[in-house]
Formats: sequence, structure tokens, C-alpha cells
Amino acid sequence: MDSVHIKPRAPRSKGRRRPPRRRTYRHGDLRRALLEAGIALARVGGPEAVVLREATRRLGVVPNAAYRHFASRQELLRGVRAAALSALAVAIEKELSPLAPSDLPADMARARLRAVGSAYLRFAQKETGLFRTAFAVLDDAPTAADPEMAGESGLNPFQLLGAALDRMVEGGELPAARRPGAEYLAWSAVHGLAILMIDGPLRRSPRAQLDDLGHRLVEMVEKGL
Amino acid sequence: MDSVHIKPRAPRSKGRRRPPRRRTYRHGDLRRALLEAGIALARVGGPEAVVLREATRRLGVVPNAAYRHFASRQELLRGVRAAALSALAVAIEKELSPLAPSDLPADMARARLRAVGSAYLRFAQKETGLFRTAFAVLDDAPTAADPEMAGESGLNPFQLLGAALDRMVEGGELPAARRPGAEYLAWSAVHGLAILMIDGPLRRSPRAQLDDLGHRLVEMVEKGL
DNA sequence: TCCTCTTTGTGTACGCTGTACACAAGAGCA
DNA sequence: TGCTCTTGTGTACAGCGTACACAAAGAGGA
Repeated sequence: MDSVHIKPRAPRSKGRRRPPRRRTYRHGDLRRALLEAGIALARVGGPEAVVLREATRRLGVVPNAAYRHFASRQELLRGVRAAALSALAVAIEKELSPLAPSDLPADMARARLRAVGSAYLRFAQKETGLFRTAFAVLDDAPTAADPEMAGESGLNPFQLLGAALDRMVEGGELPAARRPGAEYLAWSAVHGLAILMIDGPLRRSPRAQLDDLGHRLVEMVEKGL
Repeated sequence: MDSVHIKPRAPRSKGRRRPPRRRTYRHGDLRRALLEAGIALARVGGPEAVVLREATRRLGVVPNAAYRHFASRQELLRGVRAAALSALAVAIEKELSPLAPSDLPADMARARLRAVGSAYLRFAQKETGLFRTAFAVLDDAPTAADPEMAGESGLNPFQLLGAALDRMVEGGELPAARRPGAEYLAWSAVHGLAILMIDGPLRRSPRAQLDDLGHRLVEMVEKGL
């Protein structure tokens, strides 16, 4: 804090992360860079790991620089959260894409619903940090259909589930009368299991058992909806 | 921090909370008191509101005093979490108790399962802070059947659900082959809905709609299990 | 009663966080 | 060239968890 007051422009090897030593003074795209640093942090440690000072440190920028692009840490986290939701949407879309329209629309509809569920569960297991971040509880919630949270189809995870349910109705697999609100029921089940698996009593259960439970759960939803 | 250095034993009206000005030097039961302060904090603000310094402040004790009773904030939070789980168990038991053994054991079993589900959902809505705390993600997890987390019956919420499912099997309402792991499926659904209601898109939905969804969800579980 | 030991609360200090405010470097435009 | 707006810097503060040394007071024995 004092000593001989060496000029603070010294290499700063204490910072732990390579400060890229940009020479332009302006960073160029700090907003995006912060977002990406935040995502990297979230992947590893979930929402609470998205710490403003660490993100700026990784970019070799002073903490306050972040405030030119985000009003607060909360706001940065909101951005990271949107990215996490988008990643989840993409994961679901990927699982959905090989499901070409089958000749039996009913089978196809069921297969698609199942695909949404299992992609969701797999994402929760493989990208736990992002998953937790995607559902981190933020204050207020405008959260209305922000395209930032969507996948390549333009739909966010919730909407992808809704679309799958719509197909179930079209395929005659789900009575239209039961359709309203069905996404909440289906989502509840799958999301609940995801949580049970990543921090609940099912944490460290063997993979095989989890897969089995996943299948049974999706079955339960199909049957009970 | 400096000024005239008034004697620090002054009333300290800045503390915001009445410092009870105990004169015994020893508090007497600081551990319990901290736990209770922690619970009060959790009720209002969930797990992240359980802040060590605030708890000690409320008791008119210096922050470090807490370390004589809890190894860390995490450890205090663990205690609060156990209390929250216990409160949930009690809430479930309360809902269960008026259900006297009916002459139709099958009906009774279904009624009990339903009671567990609706008590769970109601608790999540009425005691959101405690609910969130009960399922806060803590590091490691010994978490094995600690009686601290149980209700008056000695069973924790998870075990209460298991017991309800056992009765379903006894009553012939659930094939025994489906029993293993069924608590995970049922719990997933109900817990997922609870989360959807307290911080998901169902937050601020009208009470009536939530109740309706709750019923439909429990139905879905019964039917699909 | 006095002495000693152990328990439990106190004082001080550190590093970390988010963030407010004034300032400076540089880009874009006149 | 000079002006202005944007964006990064410096300094500062309060709040957090927590480490370490110290002190007050019970508990137990002499």
C-alpha cells in the first residue's frame, strides 16, 4: 500500500491473469468482452462467480470501466443470463434438428417433446454453471421474449417447449383442452429433476440412474399431461 | 474513523438494531440466538441475506463472536437451512394431520400424496425466503438424514413424500414396480413448479391460476407415475 | 478464598467486493 | 486546429468474511 511507491504502471504480475497490455487506451469492444468474460466465469462457477472486478481484471481494465457498459453488476449478470438461456436454446435445437418430419406425425410430436426434455437435462449436467446462471434469480423481471435469450430459431427454451406441445396437439397426442398452461407442467417436471440432479440428493448419482430417471420422468409427463 | 475519537462504548445508534446491552459479557446462548437471527434474515431475504455480520449486529455482539459457534458463514447457513427444511416438514405434517385414516385406504393414500404436494407449494409461496434457503446450494453435502431438518414426526420433507408414496403402494394405487425412485419424479414436478412460481415466469401470476396449476400438476403426477 | 484453565466475547487488521466521483486520453467532427 | 463526447483511470468508501492476539468471566480444584 505504501513502501517506496513504485510506479504503478509496473507489470503487475500479481493480477493472476494476463493483462493484454492493450496500447490503444480504448478497448474497442469492451462491452462484448465483458460479457464473454462473464460467461466464462459463469460456466465455471455459476451466477455468483460472475464478479465484476474479476471480469475487468481478465481484460486488463480497471474495475470502473465496466460501468461505462453496464449500470451495475446485476446488469452484467442479466446479460450473461441471457447468453446462458440462448445456449440452452441452441442445445435444444441441436437435439431437435435431426428429427425430420416422420410419416407418423403423432410419433414425431412425441419424439420432439422427448428431445426437448432430454436436451434440457443434458445441458443441466454438462453446463451446470451456465444452467444455474440461466435460472438465477434476478430482481425485477421484464424478461419478456428478449431475442438475446433465444436460439437460432428465434425461440427461447420455454418457447421451444411450447412449440413441441403445440405439435402434440396437432398430432392428436394431447387434447386441445389440456394445452393451455401445459408448458408450465412439463417444464416444472423437467426443471425440478435437473435441479435435483445438479444440487439435490441426486448429485453424484451414477449417470445410468440419472438417465433412467430422466426417461421415466418424460414418460410421466407424457402420460400425465 | 478518526475525528475526536469519542469513546467507542457510546450508544452506537448507527447500528440500526437495538443492541440489547447485555451486561453479562457472556451471552448465554449465542449459538441458538445466531441461528434464530439467521432464520429471521433468511425469511426475509433468502439464503444470501444470511449475513454473519448482520446477525451478530442484531444480537449486539462483535462479528467475530460468531466464530466461537460456527466455523464460517457457510456453517451458520447450513444450520439455518436445516431449520428451514424442518419448518417445511412441519408445514407438510400439519396438512397431513387432519387426514384421519379413511375407510377407503386407496382414497386416503391419494389424499395424503396430494396433501404433501399442496403443502409444499403453499410453503414455497408463503415462506419464500425459507423455502429458497432450504434448497440453497451449499458446498459438499453430508446432508444425511439429519434430525435437525425433520418435522415432529422425525421425517424430513423428502421422507414424508416417500412415506406418502409407500401408502399409495399399500393402497394399490401405485404398482410396486414403479415405487423405486418415484419420490424423485414426484418431487421434481412439485419442486419445479414451486420454483416457477416464486422466481420463474409464474411469479406474480394470480393466485387462482397458480392454484389451478398446482392441482393439475399433482394430477399429472398421480396419473403419470 | 485464591489460583488456574478453558471458554467465549473483543479489537484490530486484511483482502475482497460493488460502486461513486472527479479526471484524462483519445476519437470524431467543426 | 480546436471542441465535445465517449470511454477508460485514480482514488475512495462502505460492507463483507475472516485471521490473530487479547481479555473477561465462568468452572474446577487448592
